[in-house]
Amino acid sequence: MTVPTGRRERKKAATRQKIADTALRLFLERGYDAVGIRDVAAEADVAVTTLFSHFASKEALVFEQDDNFEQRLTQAVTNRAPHEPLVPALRHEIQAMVRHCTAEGTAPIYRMIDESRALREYEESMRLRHAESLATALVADPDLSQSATACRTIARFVIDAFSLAREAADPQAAVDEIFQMIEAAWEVA
Amino acid sequence: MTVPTGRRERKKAATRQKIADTALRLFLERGYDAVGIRDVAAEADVAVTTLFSHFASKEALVFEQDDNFEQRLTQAVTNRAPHEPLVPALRHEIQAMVRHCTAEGTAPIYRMIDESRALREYEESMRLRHAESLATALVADPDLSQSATACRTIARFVIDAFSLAREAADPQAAVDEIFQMIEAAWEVA
DNA sequence: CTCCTAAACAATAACCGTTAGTGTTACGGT
DNA sequence: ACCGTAACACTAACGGTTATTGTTTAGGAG
Repeated sequence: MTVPTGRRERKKAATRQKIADTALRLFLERGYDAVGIRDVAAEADVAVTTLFSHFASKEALVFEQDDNFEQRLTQAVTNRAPHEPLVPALRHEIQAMVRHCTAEGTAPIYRMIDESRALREYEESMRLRHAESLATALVADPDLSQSATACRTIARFVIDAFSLAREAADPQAAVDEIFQMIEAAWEVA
Repeated sequence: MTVPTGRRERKKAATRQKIADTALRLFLERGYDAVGIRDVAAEADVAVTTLFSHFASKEALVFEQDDNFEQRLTQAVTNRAPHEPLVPALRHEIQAMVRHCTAEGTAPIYRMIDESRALREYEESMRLRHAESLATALVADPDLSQSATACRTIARFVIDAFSLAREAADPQAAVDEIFQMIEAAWEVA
């Protein structure tokens, strides 16, 4: 039975990409709230229903690739060398993610996110999902002997670190400061 | 200039209360997502626009009184006796809040919240606001000599404690466990 | 090569939360 | 008794999202 490989997939991916590119362009040009779904669909030359078959919501158009943030965090846990301490590994990954958000090309996108209430809220509920999957990875790690509650707590704290650092004047320094606190919390758990 | 006191205010409060009561009743009867704003307005015998002049959104109908959660947290900071340690005071307040959510009368409401995605997200963004105002209170406290980043971080952690404890099997025990971690984090800051 | 299935896409219309625009009522201060 | 205004109503719309009902087209089977 049919593992579809070939032109079909390419066309689908192309349509998806065209929608995402068009949306991001319009959003940056005119502002997120000033652009309607019908505008995006028209400009990308697809039907509104097609757009929603590729993206679950208007906000999802903006966070197209950020799904791998989730993978990167869990991989920072699972791909860690034996006996490599957990918290520094997570700190390193969060540092990289913060750097990415403030980098040249990505900065305008995150400025736009900060300006729209809907996008800020969507991002925050994304982070909650990330925290949950990170918590799952922590609970599953045999090297760690902490309680499930402690694992979930640390996962939240790590996500908080990202969120708070992004708002701070000096994001890199904020990550270091917050992770000192996380380290202490982890050790008593 | 008019400090309006009297029948006008009473009527307004009555209308507001009637809307809130009707909404909560319908939500619990038929489920939050199955009840439309137009249903609530019709049943409460008010116009849709009137409903929205009392409540900012459909979700706000459910969290009618939870605004005082915000005050209770900041007051736990500001009304604390001189030299009374911060973290235990916050722990005590969070314990009380968790107990309230799992109490007899309130439990069905929180079950409903957990079942609706829209309500969960709304609650979480409420918590974010609470965290911010708690952070402001911490920064303003002259007894505390921590950095602004540390204050904001602890505020988030405290809100996380509430959120995580509510999901835990034994909420009271979870609060205690998480606050041990918060205590450690606070001390290194 | 042809035919069939299923996936991708389209067009229309609707649903639902929310808001703007435009009155109407009735309370409260003068 | 009168006026300003706060509370409320009604209609209609807007914008995100979904259901419905096709239509096209790629890819595998014969």
